[in-house]
Amino acid sequence: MDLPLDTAEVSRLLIEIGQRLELCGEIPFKARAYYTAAENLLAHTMPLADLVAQGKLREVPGVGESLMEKIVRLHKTGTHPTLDYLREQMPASVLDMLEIPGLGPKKVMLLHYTLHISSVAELEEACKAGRLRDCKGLGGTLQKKILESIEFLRKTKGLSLVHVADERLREAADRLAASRPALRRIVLAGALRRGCELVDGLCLVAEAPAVEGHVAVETRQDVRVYVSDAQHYGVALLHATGNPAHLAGLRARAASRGMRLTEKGLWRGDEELPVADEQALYEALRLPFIEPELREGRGEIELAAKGALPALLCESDIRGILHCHTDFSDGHNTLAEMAEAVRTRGCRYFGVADHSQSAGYAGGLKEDDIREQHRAVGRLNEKYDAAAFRVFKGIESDIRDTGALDYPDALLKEFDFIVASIHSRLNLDKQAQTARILAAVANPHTTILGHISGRLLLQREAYAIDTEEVLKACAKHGVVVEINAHPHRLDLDWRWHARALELGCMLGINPDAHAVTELDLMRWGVAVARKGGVPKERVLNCMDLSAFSQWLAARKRGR
DNA sequence: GCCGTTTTCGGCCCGACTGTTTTCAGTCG
Repeated sequence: MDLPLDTAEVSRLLIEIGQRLELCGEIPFKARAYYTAAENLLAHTMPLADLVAQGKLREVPGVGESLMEKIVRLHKTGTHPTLDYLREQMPASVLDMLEIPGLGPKKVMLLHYTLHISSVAELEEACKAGRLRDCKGLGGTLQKKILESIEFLRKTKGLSLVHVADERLREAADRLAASRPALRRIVLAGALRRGCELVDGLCLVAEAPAVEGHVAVETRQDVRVYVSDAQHYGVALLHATGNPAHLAGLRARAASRGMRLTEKGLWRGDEELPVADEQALYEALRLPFIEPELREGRGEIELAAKGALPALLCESDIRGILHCHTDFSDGHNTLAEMAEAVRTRGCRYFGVADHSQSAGYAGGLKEDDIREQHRAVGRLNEKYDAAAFRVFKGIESDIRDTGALDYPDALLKEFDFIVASIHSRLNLDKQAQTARILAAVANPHTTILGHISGRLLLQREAYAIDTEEVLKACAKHGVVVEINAHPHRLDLDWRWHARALELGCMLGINPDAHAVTELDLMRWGVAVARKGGVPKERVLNCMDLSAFSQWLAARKRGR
């Protein structure tokens, strides 16, 4: 670990201290102070190094004298006596058990101190042997649930969320560039380049002046690095990007045209064809360039051969950002800060959508809060040139288990748009959950259906719904289907995008940002939308300001 | 451990669900 530690690294250590405190029986509030500080550091726009250098740490909410001292020491030295002491109390493998849903600090303590279980592997063994029932407070149902969760963890082992993979690969690319100045064209490849929602292998490609055997594969820590000479760069990048099914399709196409494609190059008989980049390679196969996001072996080669590849949107097509939270509910920044940050990112409109009243845990807005926020939006809009930038009044309204939105109609009318989302009762059966969402979609006040499946990548499976029926209903009622861009969600899943388009749905890419820094998560939503073959014409927030205003107005008239 | 005072202590997001209880603690969103 390189010193000094950055914001993300120190935040991780603060969370570790918090978890260890809880597992040592400390009061939960003390642990929460560490979690809050970690969260606020991450949400802060200023990097930790600057906060420390300028003595501004105390200005971060939740950082007092004691935490300031710990953060500075962690930043500078990579550890702290408190952390060292806590680490002596129990092995890190005990903390892994906290990852299992249903296991909090209290139950993990019980498992560790009473049943002497110190790791997920030991826990699995104990569950299979039925040993949890020996312990008062634990039972057979929990045992079954734990085994299911361990299976889920096993299935997702080795996968990373995109923003995590991106950060690690960028750091690896920087280290590579610094250690070998002769390298050129260093590119992040693999599943990350394909815009996948989860990344399996970390992979880089680079060009070197000369490489023995033309392409060499090196492994540096957990990153595979393909190094090729200039003549083989296209083939190296293609193979490092994948996926295997796409590559198999290309090899078959090469074979059908009297060529041979391998990891080492492209041949016609004994003659090797130069492929300095991917463009040249696809050209040699008489194909238009296939964007990396489409390379999944799902018929893209056939589409390319027919000249029927979809025109993909790109980040610069985004004109506005909707579904963001502010400090009116559980966001970290003010309405004005969020709006201004959206504007400085080149967008023309911002739609606030804080949590609604039934999301008490997230500080959901009561009627008075809504009135206050609407006045604030009004004042803000007076400040901006109406033709250049506008703030729209939205809300992320919880869908109750009845399918109703959680404000009366008279109040719902006051909003410019409404994102309807499920945050509770995730375990209804498929029929009931589908009926619940269908009711919300049929509600004339609903503008956008938020994170349709409720999945949390690497954490929680989607709830049971009939996606086809829900998409049909969205198309019928003109409800926009959200592509939630947050790396934990990326929901609607890209595998459904083509079907949603086919059914006539409009899509919307929303960051679900809880801080200014999270506005940049939009890129991951764009990546999966590209992967799903979504054109900009079908994305709500690719509309320019006037078209969007008119669309909202028409939608409101239709209520 | 932080924070805001009813300002140096006392409260800290809070309601619902779940499982293991037999009236509630732990966990989650």
